[in-house]
Amino acid sequence: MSIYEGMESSFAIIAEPNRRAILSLLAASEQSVGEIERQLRMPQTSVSKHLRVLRDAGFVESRVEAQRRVYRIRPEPLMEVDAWLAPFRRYWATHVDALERHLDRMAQTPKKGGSR
Amino acid sequence: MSIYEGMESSFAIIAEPNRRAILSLLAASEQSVGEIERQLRMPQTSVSKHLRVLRDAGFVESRVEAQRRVYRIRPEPLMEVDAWLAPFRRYWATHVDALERHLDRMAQTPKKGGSR
DNA sequence: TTCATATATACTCATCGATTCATATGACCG
DNA sequence: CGGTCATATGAATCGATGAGTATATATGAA
Repeated sequence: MSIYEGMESSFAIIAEPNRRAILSLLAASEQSVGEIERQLRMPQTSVSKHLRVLRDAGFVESRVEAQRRVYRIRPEPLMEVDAWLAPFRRYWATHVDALERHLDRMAQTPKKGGSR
Repeated sequence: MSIYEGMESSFAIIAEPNRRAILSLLAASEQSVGEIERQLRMPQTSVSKHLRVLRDAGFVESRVEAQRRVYRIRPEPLMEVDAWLAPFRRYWATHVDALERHLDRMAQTPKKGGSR
């Protein structure tokens, strides 16, 4: 195990649903820990821990305001994800509405499918 | 424990580096299992299992060609990821070159950083 | 100073998923 | 048919991590 351990990829960070929820909240506007806690109905300790991960990975930064810490988005890691997607975009450049159909299907399909 | 368990999100699927590597390979052109195995220098059993996960999640589909199975990209799940990114794009619509600087820095930074 | 609020961290536990090893299936080839 | 190539699957292992509980730190208020 290298000393550089814990260098999580941006993809691993956003694999966690609660972290994506936090990021989506912050996408709208900056929020304090307590505000996130209430809006997502998530234990404070959990919010703090996820924010810590997000901060270490550069997804957010915080500002101290009295006892509150206000968190806001930092764009770079998500830009990295966006950049990774580039080579695949040609696949849906053509049929634009395939996503809607996909999301509808995903809404409730059991699992374990065959290839085709 | 819901019966629907194991329904991995697209984000969890691409959190795995080897799976991203496989997808990137397939983005260029369809490939057989053996071709992936050789190009990525990855054990066959590992390739097969990742492909299984990718297939179940709808990222790829396979075609049988004699003893080979040729895999190719299916775009829908990645479109979903792309769609999730939409609300964040306004953050980098402005400063376009921030990503390059970020990637350069990421190239070798230890870890555990403070907020700012 | 004492109390309340806001946030962070340490520790433990349980779960989950990637890898490895062994084996199974199926197609082609002599 | 027997053998070998290509791929898939099952079981055991092992490390990572998310959640919960308890507690620590810091700010503000009375």
